[in-house]
Amino acid sequence: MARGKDEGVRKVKAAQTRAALLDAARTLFGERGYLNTKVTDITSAAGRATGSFYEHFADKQELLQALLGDLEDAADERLAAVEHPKDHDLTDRAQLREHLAIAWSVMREHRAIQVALFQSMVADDPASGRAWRDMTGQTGMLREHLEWLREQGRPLPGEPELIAAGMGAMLALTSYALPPGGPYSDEQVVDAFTDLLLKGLAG
Amino acid sequence: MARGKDEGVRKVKAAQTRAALLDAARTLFGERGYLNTKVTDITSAAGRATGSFYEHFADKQELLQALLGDLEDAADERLAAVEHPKDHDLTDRAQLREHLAIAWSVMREHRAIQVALFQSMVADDPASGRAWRDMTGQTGMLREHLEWLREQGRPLPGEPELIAAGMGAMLALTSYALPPGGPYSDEQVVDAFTDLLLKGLAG
DNA sequence: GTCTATATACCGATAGAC
DNA sequence: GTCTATCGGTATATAGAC
Repeated sequence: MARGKDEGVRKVKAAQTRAALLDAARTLFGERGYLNTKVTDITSAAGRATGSFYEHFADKQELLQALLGDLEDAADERLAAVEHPKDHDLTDRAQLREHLAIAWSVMREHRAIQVALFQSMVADDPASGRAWRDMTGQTGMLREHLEWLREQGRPLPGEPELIAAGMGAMLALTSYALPPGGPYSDEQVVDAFTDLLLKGLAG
Repeated sequence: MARGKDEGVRKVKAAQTRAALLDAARTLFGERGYLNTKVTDITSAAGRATGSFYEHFADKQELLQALLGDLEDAADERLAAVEHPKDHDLTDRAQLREHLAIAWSVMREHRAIQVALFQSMVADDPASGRAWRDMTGQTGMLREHLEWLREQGRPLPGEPELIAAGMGAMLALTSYALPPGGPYSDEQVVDAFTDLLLKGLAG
């Protein structure tokens, strides 16, 4: 069955190329960002030819979608490792801190992807509404927890969707802007935002 | 003095062209964003030739700097209209709300410029550190108020610079993402963020 | 599937006439 | 100062050989 074997070999090689492209893209996105990374940068870093890229991805955006899958998998894995019922009480310091810590560490450990997604989102036509859609989508779980709190009769500062988006904005933009190895440790950031969001400035 | 008169006329025409370019750019930045607006888009919208652009600005970035001046003037004007000593007490609801309301309304009234600045910041090389520099710079006043609070022995959630940047991130990214005429009114946003930042989720 | 080579398109920026 | 015309550089995507 030489034919079957050849097909298998070809498949493996293709998978290797695809993986090499994803890996190179991830490194470059982290170094110079998504917008400043050209398709030819990715292929040459991966040791492949330009034309090969389009055998695996329609364009740079589609490659980013594949990387996004990795990010979501990582987040799901982290969330699965802890209890996360809908009735999490975000007014409990430990529970709020855990949420923020998970979100923050996922963003930091996959900073290249987060940077790329952020740049891709902001580069889009602002009138398209994509930014708001992305933000509310990514903070959906937070919103559910807040809605649960509201159903318990607890007073909230505002609409759950808006509060969740605001919290997400704080984390995401701070993570984007704060240089790795910068002046603040991960613990400092998570603790500061936990206390700010838990009790506010007057707490 | 025909010569002097000619020079005066030329000066006026030049100022008109410059103003037309700035005006067209502002409109286009609001409609399709900074990154998707080309220099030729600006000149044709202003009814001028491509070459004229470079008589007034070295490039698109320099034009944006000129627009930034307008934004800062607007912010200074708004701040001058109210009392704003360094010892503002941000743990007082009315004072915190006023700060947030001014920041929010300036961003919304000059949304085109804010969008452009945001896109310009995010499009830069993430490793350049510009994003963090911009954010700490734009929240410098907030940081000073927080430092004053700390000197009074009031407990803060974390380092003033970090807290100020986090608050600024929440406002800036929410303003960027939230579509004009969207689901939330300006009052709703300001009230929600005021209460969230003042007393937090547990307040 | 991967490669080399290239078509295509676009944009920033400038030269030179008026 | 403003215009028309254009050069030069660059990025995307494809064609065709292997």
